[in-house]
Amino acid sequence: MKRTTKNIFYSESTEKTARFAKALGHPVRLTILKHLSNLSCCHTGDLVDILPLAQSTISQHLKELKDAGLIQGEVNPPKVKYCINIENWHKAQQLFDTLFKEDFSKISCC
Amino acid sequence: MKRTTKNIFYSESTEKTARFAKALGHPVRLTILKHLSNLSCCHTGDLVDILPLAQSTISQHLKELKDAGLIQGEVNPPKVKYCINIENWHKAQQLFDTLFKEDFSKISCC
DNA sequence: ATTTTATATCGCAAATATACGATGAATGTT
DNA sequence: AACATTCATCGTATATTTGCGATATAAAAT
Repeated sequence: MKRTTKNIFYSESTEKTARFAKALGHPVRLTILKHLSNLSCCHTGDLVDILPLAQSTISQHLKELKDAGLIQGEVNPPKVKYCINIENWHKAQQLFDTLFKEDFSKISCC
Repeated sequence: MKRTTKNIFYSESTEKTARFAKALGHPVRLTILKHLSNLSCCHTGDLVDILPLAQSTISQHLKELKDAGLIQGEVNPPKVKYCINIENWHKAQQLFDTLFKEDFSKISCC
């Protein structure tokens, strides 16, 4: 990325929606979230058993989900229990809801 | 990316959701979609006027939205009129709906 | 005190994404 | 025919993402 010419500013909701969408934009991370929904919670190790990826890779995906605010981890060394961050999950849900509620019914030109 | 060890396969819905989410995961593309929702349709030039980005950059973002299936373009040289691809838009809406409908109410561990 | 367990982080390589200017293509205008 | 308009695509530079193995960390088990 360059963005040398100008810094673009977007609305708060646009920024947030993009942030969430980006985090959701990888099948591994969706699989992790789906797994979390089945088990309520899980440890990194559970995911390592399921996904054919290195532990470090999965840890990285978890970090991204965490940074995006979609999950949270309860450290309990040497284990970490992950689960959905409900508050932000609902926020994301709401943002996508709004996005998809755009009224495209009037379109007839294409 | 390498993925040399194994090729991972995900469910159809996971793949599709990730595809849509990825396309939505950039503020410029969300802005384009928002603009399309306001005007029903628009030309590349309209977006160039609004966004402080080079025409080629915007064209590239439009291509990604088109490749993801979220928009469609009606070529009418030298102009191209873009609008939402309603069918896929609804499909995306449904996929995100399903994703966010995951029941996390039972969570109490974190 | 050493080893084991579970996880995060670092450093690297390859792939992909983002952005730009230049150029090409298609049509309309002069 | 030459030019203008509108847009896509190419080539390139840089940034970010994805993935891995190796290593670090922190507590429990031996």
